[in-house]
Amino acid sequence: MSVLGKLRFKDQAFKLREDAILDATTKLLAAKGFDLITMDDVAEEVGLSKPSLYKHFKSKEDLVTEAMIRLLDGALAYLDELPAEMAPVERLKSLLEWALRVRLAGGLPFLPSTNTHVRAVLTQSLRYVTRALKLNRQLDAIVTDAKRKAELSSALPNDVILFSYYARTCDPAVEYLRLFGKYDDDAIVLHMQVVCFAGIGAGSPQPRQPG
Amino acid sequence: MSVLGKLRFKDQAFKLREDAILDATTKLLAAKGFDLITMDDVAEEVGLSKPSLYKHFKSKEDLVTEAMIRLLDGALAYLDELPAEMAPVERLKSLLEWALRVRLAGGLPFLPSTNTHVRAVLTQSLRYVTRALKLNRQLDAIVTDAKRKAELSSALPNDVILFSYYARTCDPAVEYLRLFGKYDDDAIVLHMQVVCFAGIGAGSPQPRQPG
DNA sequence: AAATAAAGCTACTAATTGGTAACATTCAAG
DNA sequence: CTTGAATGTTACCAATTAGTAGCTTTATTT
Repeated sequence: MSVLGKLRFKDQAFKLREDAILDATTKLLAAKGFDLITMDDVAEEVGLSKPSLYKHFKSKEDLVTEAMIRLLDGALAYLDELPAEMAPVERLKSLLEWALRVRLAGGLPFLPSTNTHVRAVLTQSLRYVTRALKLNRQLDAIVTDAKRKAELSSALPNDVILFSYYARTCDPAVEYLRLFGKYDDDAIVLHMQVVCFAGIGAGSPQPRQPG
Repeated sequence: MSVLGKLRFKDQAFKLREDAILDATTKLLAAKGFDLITMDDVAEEVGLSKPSLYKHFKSKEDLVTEAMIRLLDGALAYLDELPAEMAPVERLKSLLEWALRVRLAGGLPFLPSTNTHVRAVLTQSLRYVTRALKLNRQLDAIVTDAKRKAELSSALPNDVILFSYYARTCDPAVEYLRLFGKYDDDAIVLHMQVVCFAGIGAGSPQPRQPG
Protein backbone atom coordinates (compact mmCIF):
# COMPACT_ATOMS: atom_id res chain seq x y z
CA MET A 1 0.00 0.00 0.00
CA SER A 2 1.67 3.19 -1.20
CA VAL A 3 1.65 6.55 0.47
CA LEU A 4 -0.80 7.69 -2.14
CA GLY A 5 -3.03 4.80 -1.20
CA LYS A 6 -2.86 5.79 2.42
CA LEU A 7 -3.77 9.34 1.69
CA ARG A 8 -6.68 8.17 -0.33
CA PHE A 9 -7.80 6.02 2.55
CA LYS A 10 -7.78 9.00 4.85
CA ASP A 11 -9.61 11.09 2.29
CA GLN A 12 -12.12 8.31 1.94
CA ALA A 13 -12.64 8.16 5.68
CA PHE A 14 -13.14 11.92 5.71
CA LYS A 15 -15.63 11.65 2.87
CA LEU A 16 -17.43 8.76 4.52
CA ARG A 17 -17.78 10.77 7.68
CA GLU A 18 -19.01 13.74 5.69
CA ASP A 19 -21.64 11.63 3.96
CA ALA A 20 -22.73 10.20 7.29
CA ILE A 21 -23.18 13.73 8.56
CA LEU A 22 -25.18 14.68 5.50
CA ASP A 23 -27.32 11.55 5.78
CA ALA A 24 -28.08 12.35 9.40
CA THR A 25 -28.86 15.94 8.51
CA THR A 26 -31.24 14.93 5.75
CA LYS A 27 -33.04 12.53 8.03
CA LEU A 28 -33.39 15.10 10.77
CA LEU A 29 -34.45 17.86 8.39
CA ALA A 30 -37.24 15.60 7.17
CA ALA A 31 -38.31 14.77 10.72
CA LYS A 32 -37.92 18.09 12.50
CA GLY A 33 -37.54 20.74 9.84
CA PHE A 34 -34.84 23.34 9.47
CA ASP A 35 -35.83 25.56 12.35
CA LEU A 36 -35.90 22.85 14.97
CA ILE A 37 -32.90 20.84 13.90
CA THR A 38 -29.85 21.44 16.11
CA MET A 39 -26.18 20.68 15.63
CA ASP A 40 -26.39 18.63 18.81
CA ASP A 41 -29.09 16.51 17.14
CA VAL A 42 -26.91 15.92 14.10
CA ALA A 43 -23.86 15.11 16.19
CA GLU A 44 -25.79 12.62 18.24
CA GLU A 45 -27.31 11.01 15.17
CA VAL A 46 -23.87 10.56 13.59
CA GLY A 47 -22.15 9.56 16.80
CA LEU A 48 -19.64 12.39 16.99
CA SER A 49 -19.30 15.39 19.20
CA LYS A 50 -20.73 18.65 17.95
CA PRO A 51 -17.39 20.44 17.46
CA SER A 52 -16.31 17.59 15.20
CA LEU A 53 -18.98 18.58 12.72
CA TYR A 54 -17.16 21.87 12.22
CA LYS A 55 -14.22 20.00 10.74
CA HIS A 56 -16.44 19.32 7.76
CA PHE A 57 -18.85 22.25 7.63
CA LYS A 58 -18.22 25.77 8.75
CA SER A 59 -21.71 26.43 10.08
CA LYS A 60 -25.18 24.99 10.47
CA GLU A 61 -26.22 26.90 7.39
CA ASP A 62 -23.33 25.48 5.40
CA LEU A 63 -24.32 22.00 6.49
CA VAL A 64 -27.96 22.41 5.51
CA THR A 65 -27.04 24.02 2.23
CA GLU A 66 -24.76 21.12 1.34
CA ALA A 67 -27.47 18.64 2.25
CA MET A 68 -29.92 20.42 -0.04
CA ILE A 69 -27.33 20.65 -2.82
CA ARG A 70 -26.90 16.90 -2.60
CA LEU A 71 -30.65 16.49 -3.00
CA LEU A 72 -30.74 18.72 -6.05
CA ASP A 73 -27.84 16.79 -7.54
CA GLY A 74 -29.87 13.64 -6.96
CA ALA A 75 -32.85 15.05 -8.82
CA LEU A 76 -30.66 16.29 -11.69
CA ALA A 77 -28.97 12.91 -11.91
CA TYR A 78 -32.32 11.15 -11.93
CA LEU A 79 -33.54 13.32 -14.78
CA ASP A 80 -30.33 12.70 -16.69
CA GLU A 81 -30.73 8.95 -16.49
CA LEU A 82 -34.24 8.82 -17.88
CA PRO A 83 -34.40 7.20 -21.33
CA ALA A 84 -34.06 9.72 -24.15
CA GLU A 85 -37.18 8.40 -25.85
CA MET A 86 -39.38 8.94 -22.82
CA ALA A 87 -42.27 11.32 -23.42
CA PRO A 88 -41.99 14.63 -21.56
CA VAL A 89 -45.04 14.12 -19.38
CA GLU A 90 -43.71 10.67 -18.46
CA ARG A 91 -40.47 12.32 -17.41
CA LEU A 92 -42.36 14.61 -15.09
CA LYS A 93 -44.34 11.70 -13.71
CA SER A 94 -41.25 9.65 -13.19
CA LEU A 95 -39.44 12.41 -11.34
CA LEU A 96 -42.51 13.09 -9.21
CA GLU A 97 -42.71 9.42 -8.32
CA TRP A 98 -39.03 9.40 -7.45
CA ALA A 99 -39.42 12.44 -5.22
CA LEU A 100 -42.48 11.01 -3.48
CA ARG A 101 -40.75 7.70 -2.83
CA VAL A 102 -37.74 9.49 -1.41
CA ARG A 103 -40.08 11.27 0.96
CA LEU A 104 -41.99 8.15 1.85
CA ALA A 105 -38.64 6.60 2.76
CA GLY A 106 -37.98 9.37 5.25
CA GLY A 107 -36.18 11.72 2.93
CA LEU A 108 -36.70 15.28 1.87
CA PRO A 109 -38.31 16.98 -1.09
CA PHE A 110 -35.63 18.36 -3.40
CA LEU A 111 -36.88 21.90 -3.03
CA PRO A 112 -37.95 23.59 0.20
CA SER A 113 -41.63 24.37 0.05
CA THR A 114 -42.65 27.07 2.44
CA ASN A 115 -39.91 27.94 4.86
CA THR A 116 -38.77 31.45 4.08
CA HIS A 117 -35.85 31.14 6.45
CA VAL A 118 -34.45 28.12 4.61
CA ARG A 119 -34.96 29.84 1.33
CA ALA A 120 -33.04 32.89 2.53
CA VAL A 121 -30.17 30.68 3.61
CA LEU A 122 -30.06 28.64 0.42
CA THR A 123 -30.19 31.59 -1.92
CA GLN A 124 -26.97 32.85 -0.36
CA SER A 125 -25.20 29.87 -1.90
CA LEU A 126 -24.15 30.26 -5.49
CA ARG A 127 -23.62 26.54 -5.78
CA TYR A 128 -27.18 25.91 -4.66
CA VAL A 129 -28.79 28.59 -6.81
CA THR A 130 -26.87 27.44 -9.87
CA ARG A 131 -28.25 23.94 -9.49
CA ALA A 132 -31.78 25.08 -8.76
CA LEU A 133 -31.79 27.26 -11.88
CA LYS A 134 -30.40 24.40 -13.93
CA LEU A 135 -33.13 22.07 -12.75
CA ASN A 136 -35.73 24.72 -13.38
CA ARG A 137 -34.49 25.28 -16.92
CA GLN A 138 -34.59 21.58 -17.65
CA LEU A 139 -38.08 21.16 -16.26
CA ASP A 140 -39.29 24.28 -18.05
CA ALA A 141 -38.05 22.81 -21.31
CA ILE A 142 -39.82 19.55 -20.55
CA VAL A 143 -43.04 21.41 -19.77
CA THR A 144 -42.80 23.35 -23.01
CA ASP A 145 -42.23 20.12 -24.92
CA ALA A 146 -45.11 18.42 -23.12
CA LYS A 147 -47.42 21.31 -23.95
CA ARG A 148 -46.41 21.13 -27.59
CA LYS A 149 -47.37 17.45 -27.55
CA ALA A 150 -50.70 18.28 -25.87
CA GLU A 151 -49.64 16.33 -22.79
CA LEU A 152 -50.03 19.28 -20.41
CA SER A 153 -52.64 21.98 -20.14
CA SER A 154 -52.00 24.77 -22.60
CA ALA A 155 -54.27 27.02 -20.56
CA LEU A 156 -51.79 27.20 -17.70
CA PRO A 157 -48.60 29.26 -17.98
CA ASN A 158 -45.34 27.38 -17.57
CA ASP A 159 -44.48 28.93 -14.24
CA VAL A 160 -47.88 28.06 -12.80
CA ILE A 161 -47.34 24.47 -13.90
CA LEU A 162 -43.79 24.39 -12.60
CA PHE A 163 -44.51 25.88 -9.20
CA SER A 164 -47.50 23.60 -8.82
CA TYR A 165 -45.38 20.64 -9.83
CA TYR A 166 -42.73 21.54 -7.28
CA ALA A 167 -45.46 21.88 -4.68
CA ARG A 168 -46.69 18.37 -5.52
CA THR A 169 -43.26 16.92 -4.87
CA CYS A 170 -43.59 18.17 -1.30
CA ASP A 171 -47.35 17.79 -0.96
CA PRO A 172 -48.22 17.45 2.75
CA ALA A 173 -51.12 15.20 1.78
CA VAL A 174 -48.50 12.46 1.54
CA GLU A 175 -47.77 12.62 5.26
CA TYR A 176 -51.44 12.76 6.15
CA LEU A 177 -52.34 9.80 3.97
CA ARG A 178 -49.48 7.92 5.51
CA LEU A 179 -50.50 8.81 9.06
CA PHE A 180 -54.26 8.68 8.85
CA GLY A 181 -55.04 6.66 5.78
CA LYS A 182 -54.79 2.99 4.99
CA TYR A 183 -52.58 3.18 1.90
CA ASP A 184 -49.28 1.62 1.07
CA ASP A 185 -46.59 3.62 -0.69
CA ASP A 186 -47.64 2.48 -4.15
CA ALA A 187 -51.20 3.62 -3.62
CA ILE A 188 -50.10 6.97 -2.24
CA VAL A 189 -47.81 7.58 -5.20
CA LEU A 190 -50.54 6.62 -7.63
CA HIS A 191 -53.11 8.91 -6.05
CA MET A 192 -50.68 11.77 -5.88
CA GLN A 193 -49.90 11.38 -9.56
CA VAL A 194 -53.60 11.52 -10.39
CA VAL A 195 -54.15 14.56 -8.19
CA CYS A 196 -51.18 16.33 -9.79
CA PHE A 197 -52.04 15.72 -13.41
CA ALA A 198 -55.81 15.28 -13.39
CA GLY A 199 -56.81 17.18 -10.25
CA ILE A 200 -59.58 16.19 -7.86
CA GLY A 201 -62.39 17.20 -10.16
CA ALA A 202 -64.42 14.88 -12.31
CA GLY A 203 -62.47 13.94 -15.42
CA SER A 204 -60.52 11.05 -16.91
CA PRO A 205 -57.83 10.13 -14.40
CA GLN A 206 -54.57 9.19 -16.04
CA PRO A 207 -53.06 6.71 -13.66
CA ARG A 208 -49.47 5.63 -14.24
CA GLN A 209 -48.62 2.12 -13.13
CA PRO A 210 -46.22 2.22 -10.21
CA GLY A 211 -42.71 1.29 -11.33
CA MET B 1 -73.36 55.11 32.28
CA SER B 2 -74.17 52.33 34.73
CA VAL B 3 -71.71 50.15 36.53
CA LEU B 4 -72.68 47.38 34.19
CA GLY B 5 -71.85 49.61 31.25
CA LYS B 6 -68.43 50.32 32.71
CA LEU B 7 -67.73 46.69 33.22
CA ARG B 8 -68.71 46.02 29.71
CA PHE B 9 -66.43 48.76 28.51
CA LYS B 10 -63.55 47.19 30.37
CA ASP B 11 -64.45 43.79 29.00
CA GLN B 12 -64.56 45.29 25.56
CA ALA B 13 -61.15 46.86 26.01
CA PHE B 14 -59.80 43.50 27.16
CA LYS B 15 -61.36 41.77 24.18
CA LEU B 16 -60.05 44.44 21.80
CA ARG B 17 -56.58 43.96 23.17
CA GLU B 18 -56.93 40.21 22.87
CA ASP B 19 -58.00 40.50 19.25
CA ALA B 20 -55.10 42.82 18.54
CA ILE B 21 -52.78 40.21 19.98
CA LEU B 22 -54.36 37.49 17.88
CA ASP B 23 -54.17 39.65 14.76
CA ALA B 24 -50.49 40.29 15.36
CA THR B 25 -49.90 36.61 15.99
CA THR B 26 -51.65 35.59 12.79
CA LYS B 27 -49.64 38.07 10.78
CA LEU B 28 -46.36 36.94 12.27
CA LEU B 29 -47.21 33.26 11.92
CA ALA B 30 -47.82 33.84 8.24
CA ALA B 31 -44.55 35.73 7.85
CA LYS B 32 -42.18 33.76 10.04
CA GLY B 33 -43.84 30.46 10.84
CA PHE B 34 -44.51 28.90 14.20
CA ASP B 35 -40.96 27.94 15.07
CA LEU B 36 -39.45 31.35 14.49
CA ILE B 37 -42.18 33.51 15.94
CA THR B 38 -41.31 34.84 19.42
CA MET B 39 -43.40 36.36 22.12
CA ASP B 40 -41.15 39.41 21.89
CA ASP B 41 -42.14 39.70 18.21
CA VAL B 42 -45.83 39.58 19.09
CA ALA B 43 -45.48 42.05 21.91
CA GLU B 44 -43.65 44.49 19.69
CA GLU B 45 -46.20 44.10 16.89
CA VAL B 46 -49.06 44.83 19.30
CA GLY B 47 -47.25 47.55 21.17
CA LEU B 48 -47.28 45.96 24.61
CA SER B 49 -44.61 44.43 26.75
CA LYS B 50 -44.16 40.69 26.58
CA PRO B 51 -45.40 39.95 30.13
CA SER B 52 -48.64 41.74 29.27
CA LEU B 53 -49.42 39.04 26.75
CA TYR B 54 -49.64 36.56 29.60
CA LYS B 55 -52.65 38.39 31.00
CA HIS B 56 -54.54 37.06 27.99
CA PHE B 57 -52.83 33.79 27.14
CA LYS B 58 -51.08 31.45 29.47
CA SER B 59 -48.33 30.43 27.07
CA LYS B 60 -47.03 30.80 23.55
CA GLU B 61 -48.72 27.54 22.69
CA ASP B 62 -52.03 28.78 24.06
CA LEU B 63 -51.71 31.93 22.00
CA VAL B 64 -50.98 30.09 18.78
CA THR B 65 -53.73 27.58 19.42
CA GLU B 66 -56.26 30.35 19.93
CA ALA B 67 -55.11 32.06 16.75
CA MET B 68 -55.59 28.82 14.82
CA ILE B 69 -58.98 28.23 16.45
CA ARG B 70 -60.04 31.66 15.29
CA LEU B 71 -59.04 30.73 11.74
CA LEU B 72 -60.99 27.50 11.86
CA ASP B 73 -64.00 29.38 13.17
CA GLY B 74 -63.62 31.70 10.20
CA ALA B 75 -63.63 28.83 7.75
CA LEU B 76 -66.62 27.20 9.44
CA ALA B 77 -68.49 30.49 9.42
CA TYR B 78 -67.69 31.01 5.75
CA LEU B 79 -69.04 27.57 4.89
CA ASP B 80 -72.16 28.24 6.93
CA GLU B 81 -72.95 31.38 5.02
CA LEU B 82 -72.79 29.87 1.58
CA PRO B 83 -76.19 29.73 -0.12
CA ALA B 84 -78.01 26.46 0.50
CA GLU B 85 -78.63 25.96 -3.19
CA MET B 86 -74.97 26.14 -4.07
CA ALA B 87 -73.63 23.01 -5.74
CA PRO B 88 -71.17 21.04 -3.59
CA VAL B 89 -68.19 21.51 -5.90
CA GLU B 90 -68.93 25.21 -6.00
CA ARG B 91 -68.83 25.23 -2.22
CA LEU B 92 -65.40 23.70 -2.29
CA LYS B 93 -64.26 26.18 -4.88
CA SER B 94 -65.66 29.08 -2.95
CA LEU B 95 -63.94 28.05 0.28
CA LEU B 96 -60.68 27.47 -1.56
CA GLU B 97 -60.91 30.93 -3.07
CA TRP B 98 -61.65 32.41 0.34
CA ALA B 99 -58.65 30.64 1.86
CA LEU B 100 -56.35 31.70 -0.95
CA ARG B 101 -57.43 35.32 -0.70
CA VAL B 102 -56.89 35.28 3.02
CA ARG B 103 -53.37 34.08 2.38
CA LEU B 104 -52.74 36.55 -0.39
CA ALA B 105 -53.76 39.26 2.09
CA GLY B 106 -51.04 38.15 4.48
CA GLY B 107 -53.05 35.69 6.46
CA LEU B 108 -52.74 32.03 7.26
CA PRO B 109 -54.15 28.84 5.84
CA PHE B 110 -56.82 27.47 8.16
CA LEU B 111 -55.00 24.21 8.67
CA PRO B 112 -51.27 23.85 9.30
CA SER B 113 -49.69 22.06 6.39
CA THR B 114 -46.42 20.43 7.29
CA ASN B 115 -45.14 21.52 10.65
CA THR B 116 -45.23 18.51 12.94
CA HIS B 117 -44.44 20.66 15.93
CA VAL B 118 -47.48 22.89 15.39
CA ARG B 119 -49.60 19.86 14.86
CA ALA B 120 -48.46 18.33 18.13
CA VAL B 121 -49.32 21.56 19.94
CA LEU B 122 -52.72 21.97 18.35
CA THR B 123 -53.83 18.41 18.91
CA GLN B 124 -53.40 18.96 22.64
CA SER B 125 -56.34 21.38 22.50
CA LEU B 126 -59.78 19.81 22.66
CA ARG B 127 -61.31 23.05 21.45
CA TYR B 128 -59.10 23.00 18.38
CA VAL B 129 -59.53 19.31 17.59
CA THR B 130 -63.30 19.55 17.97
CA ARG B 131 -63.44 22.30 15.38
CA ALA B 132 -61.05 20.59 13.00
CA LEU B 133 -63.10 17.41 13.11
CA LYS B 134 -66.29 19.39 12.58
CA LEU B 135 -64.85 21.08 9.51
CA ASN B 136 -63.57 17.79 8.24
CA ARG B 137 -66.97 16.17 8.63
CA GLN B 138 -68.67 18.97 6.78
CA LEU B 139 -66.19 18.89 3.93
CA ASP B 140 -66.33 15.12 3.76
CA ALA B 141 -70.09 15.34 3.36
CA ILE B 142 -69.68 17.92 0.64
CA VAL B 143 -67.16 15.72 -1.16
CA THR B 144 -69.49 12.74 -0.95
CA ASP B 145 -72.31 14.85 -2.32
CA ALA B 146 -70.11 16.22 -5.09
CA LYS B 147 -69.07 12.72 -6.06
CA ARG B 148 -72.68 11.62 -6.20
CA LYS B 149 -73.35 14.48 -8.59
CA ALA B 150 -70.28 13.52 -10.67
CA GLU B 151 -68.64 16.80 -9.82
CA LEU B 152 -65.54 15.19 -8.30
CA SER B 153 -63.46 12.21 -9.32
CA SER B 154 -65.02 8.97 -8.21
CA ALA B 155 -61.68 7.25 -8.72
CA LEU B 156 -60.15 9.06 -5.75
CA PRO B 157 -61.07 8.10 -2.17
CA ASN B 158 -62.58 10.84 -0.04
CA ASP B 159 -59.59 11.19 2.21
CA VAL B 160 -57.23 11.57 -0.73
CA ILE B 161 -59.46 14.32 -2.08
CA LEU B 162 -59.77 15.99 1.29
CA PHE B 163 -56.10 15.97 2.18
CA SER B 164 -55.24 17.19 -1.29
CA TYR B 165 -57.84 19.90 -0.98
CA TYR B 166 -56.43 21.02 2.36
CA ALA B 167 -52.99 21.04 0.80
CA ARG B 168 -54.26 23.29 -1.98
CA THR B 169 -55.49 25.83 0.55
CA CYS B 170 -51.88 26.20 1.70
CA ASP B 171 -50.20 25.56 -1.62
CA PRO B 172 -46.73 27.16 -1.58
CA ALA B 173 -47.07 27.82 -5.31
CA VAL B 174 -49.15 30.83 -4.28
CA GLU B 175 -46.16 32.51 -2.62
CA TYR B 176 -43.87 31.67 -5.51
CA LEU B 177 -46.26 33.00 -8.13
CA ARG B 178 -46.65 36.13 -6.06
CA LEU B 179 -42.89 36.56 -5.64
CA PHE B 180 -41.59 35.48 -9.01
CA GLY B 181 -44.54 35.66 -11.36
CA LYS B 182 -46.40 38.55 -12.87
CA TYR B 183 -49.91 37.71 -11.69
CA ASP B 184 -52.42 39.68 -9.70
CA ASP B 185 -54.45 38.02 -6.97
CA ASP B 186 -57.36 37.19 -9.25
CA ALA B 187 -55.13 35.39 -11.72
CA ILE B 188 -53.39 33.44 -8.99
CA VAL B 189 -56.70 32.35 -7.50
CA LEU B 190 -57.99 31.32 -10.89
CA HIS B 191 -54.91 29.29 -11.74
CA MET B 192 -54.89 27.62 -8.35
CA GLN B 193 -58.52 26.61 -8.80
CA VAL B 194 -57.71 25.05 -12.17
CA VAL B 195 -54.69 23.23 -10.79
CA CYS B 196 -56.73 21.92 -7.85
CA PHE B 197 -59.72 20.62 -9.79
CA ALA B 198 -58.33 19.88 -13.24
CA GLY B 199 -54.64 19.31 -12.49
CA ILE B 200 -51.75 20.35 -14.71
CA GLY B 201 -52.31 17.68 -17.30
CA ALA B 202 -54.07 18.12 -20.59
CA GLY B 203 -57.82 18.18 -20.07
CA SER B 204 -60.74 20.55 -19.97
CA PRO B 205 -59.94 23.21 -17.38
CA GLN B 206 -62.93 24.26 -15.36
CA PRO B 207 -62.21 27.87 -14.51
CA ARG B 208 -64.41 29.61 -11.99
CA GLN B 209 -64.86 33.32 -12.53
CA PRO B 210 -63.28 35.26 -9.67
CA GLY B 211 -65.93 36.68 -7.35
C1' DA C 1 11.02 6.01 22.07
C1' DA C 2 10.09 10.86 21.66
C1' DA C 3 8.11 14.55 19.21
C1' DT C 4 4.74 16.28 16.20
C1' DA C 5 0.40 16.41 13.77
C1' DA C 6 -4.28 15.26 13.33
C1' DA C 7 -8.58 14.14 15.14
C1' DG C 8 -11.84 14.37 18.71
C1' DC C 9 -13.90 15.90 23.01
C1' DT C 10 -15.21 18.50 27.44
C1' DA C 11 -16.16 22.68 29.02
C1' DC C 12 -17.25 27.06 28.02
C1' DT C 13 -19.18 31.58 25.85
C1' DA C 14 -22.54 34.74 24.07
C1' DA C 15 -26.96 35.27 22.56
C1' DT C 16 -31.70 34.12 22.48
C1' DT C 17 -36.26 32.77 24.23
C1' DG C 18 -40.41 31.56 27.18
C1' DG C 19 -41.88 32.85 31.21
C1' DT C 20 -41.74 35.19 36.09
C1' DA C 21 -40.67 38.39 40.08
C1' DA C 22 -40.71 42.71 41.56
C1' DC C 23 -41.57 47.27 40.77
C1' DA C 24 -44.18 51.24 38.70
C1' DT C 25 -48.22 53.40 37.03
C1' DT C 26 -53.02 54.04 36.59
C1' DC C 27 -57.62 53.55 38.04
C1' DA C 28 -61.35 52.81 41.32
C1' DA C 29 -63.31 52.77 45.92
C1' DG C 30 -63.96 54.73 50.36
C1' DC D 1 -57.08 62.70 49.64
C1' DT D 2 -55.66 57.98 50.83
C1' DT D 3 -55.73 53.23 50.11
C1' DG D 4 -56.24 49.20 47.54
C1' DA D 5 -56.84 46.90 43.13
C1' DA D 6 -55.77 46.41 38.43
C1' DT D 7 -52.79 46.98 34.72
C1' DG D 8 -48.42 47.31 32.69
C1' DT D 9 -43.33 47.30 32.63
C1' DT D 10 -38.32 46.54 33.69
C1' DA D 11 -35.31 43.36 35.09
C1' DC D 12 -34.44 38.87 35.79
C1' DC D 13 -34.19 33.56 35.51
C1' DA D 14 -33.44 29.01 33.53
C1' DA D 15 -32.86 26.57 29.57
C1' DT D 16 -31.29 26.11 25.00
C1' DT D 17 -28.30 26.67 20.94
C1' DA D 18 -24.43 27.84 17.56
C1' DG D 19 -19.98 28.03 17.83
C1' DT D 20 -15.14 28.15 20.21
C1' DA D 21 -11.07 27.45 23.51
C1' DG D 22 -8.37 24.43 25.47
C1' DC D 23 -7.48 19.82 26.66
C1' DT D 24 -7.13 14.76 25.44
C1' DT D 25 -6.42 10.95 22.52
C1' DT D 26 -4.79 8.82 18.46
C1' DA D 27 -1.89 8.49 14.53
C1' DT D 28 2.22 9.70 12.16
C1' DT D 29 6.89 11.22 11.74
C1' DT D 30 11.57 11.56 13.22
